[in-house]
Amino acid sequence: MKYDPNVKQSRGIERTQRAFATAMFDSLAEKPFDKITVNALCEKADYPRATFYNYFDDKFDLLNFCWFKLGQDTHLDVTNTQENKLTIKETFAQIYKLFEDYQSLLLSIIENNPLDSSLVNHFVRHFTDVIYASIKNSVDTKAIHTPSELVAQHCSTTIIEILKWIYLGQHKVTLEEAETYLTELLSGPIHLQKDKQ
Amino acid sequence: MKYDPNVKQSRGIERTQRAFATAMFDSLAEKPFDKITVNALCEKADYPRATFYNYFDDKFDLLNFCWFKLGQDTHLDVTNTQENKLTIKETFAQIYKLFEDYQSLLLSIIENNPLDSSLVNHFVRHFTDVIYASIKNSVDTKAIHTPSELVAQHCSTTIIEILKWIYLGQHKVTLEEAETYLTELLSGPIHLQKDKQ
DNA sequence: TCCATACTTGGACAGTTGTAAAAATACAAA
DNA sequence: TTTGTATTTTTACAACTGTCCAAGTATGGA
Repeated sequence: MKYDPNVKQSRGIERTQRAFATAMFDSLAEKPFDKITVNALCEKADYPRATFYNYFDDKFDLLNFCWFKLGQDTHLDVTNTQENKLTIKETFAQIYKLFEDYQSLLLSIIENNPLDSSLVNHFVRHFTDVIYASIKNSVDTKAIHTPSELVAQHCSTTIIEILKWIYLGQHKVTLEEAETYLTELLSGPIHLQKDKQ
Repeated sequence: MKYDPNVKQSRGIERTQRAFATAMFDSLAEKPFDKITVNALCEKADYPRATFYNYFDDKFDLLNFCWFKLGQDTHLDVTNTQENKLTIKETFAQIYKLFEDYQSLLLSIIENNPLDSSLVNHFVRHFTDVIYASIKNSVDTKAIHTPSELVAQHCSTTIIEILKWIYLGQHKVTLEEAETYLTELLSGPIHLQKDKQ
């Protein structure tokens, strides 16, 4: 990332970055990510190419910015400080809300970008990282052998997996039902042994 | 994919494809994936560019071929037919062996490609799909509400998550210990509620 | 051996990428 | 208003990408 999105930028810079982000979101609803060129983004945002490279390293860097803004706009607060700990369920609910808020955007993205595309992967990875940062100090591994980082990683990917299923796979369910999935997947019991037939 | 790797190719074609795969593996051990150009691969494999595009759509298509060959070479057999069902544990053991066999290759790849790079993601996605195909008919969801596809997806990502931790994150443990992780992560209990302090 | 067919190769092409260095512009302090 | 600084834009560049076509080369059957 060229510019840290956490530090407040001047109005002009903010506007320019927004213009590129909007161009990206619009483009994603129109065509697959790998058909989107930096040239086309500049065309749409009405800024010269050099300005694009002024703010972003490349298309992916702009994507990072886009996902970050998504979280910022929906007042996502998954920071995990000493004072402000979030449980896994609380984090889940927050991200659920984010996906809920942006479901039409997500839907239009999915139209042009298959679930196993590099774009969806990039998106998923971003929010997995966000969730990981949020819950990493909340996992309790006193009773088990698995390292806590691995458990935290597992919880993050599970949360994303469920939301991917619901919002990207288009199997809409209520938050309560989604929470049931989460409990079942994380607290078992899933049977590892299956009788051969 | 331009050529289906499942159907047996003529000797010459096989040799050419292998040459490109080898060039890719060698390059991955030398530099980050996004610094590897098709030109350089052709240089290394000593074939003209047109030949590359004869067999592969692009760099990523070659990667698919590489991962497939990895599975083929280690006699990975995770096909899941009616007659030949594999349990989750059996599948886990097979993929564990594959990672074990190629640990030096994986290590050299990790040197140049961070865990969150598009390369490692591509790799992970490939084997997640392989595992999913292997176990999708083995999951037992009679006692729970979560849809079986989601459970199967969850099991696949969990298996890969553990192997990623062990072989890409360099936390070497025995198969037995790895299986303990798998049981703990899939059959719980992971505590979702954590007392606030 | 010859021929037809399939595959491989070389060269050319338009479009894209990321970088660099000037030129133009905006901005803030004196 | 002027001046100095920072940012934005223009322009140019070398390299890469993916496609195309025509020429070359194998290969196997008759």
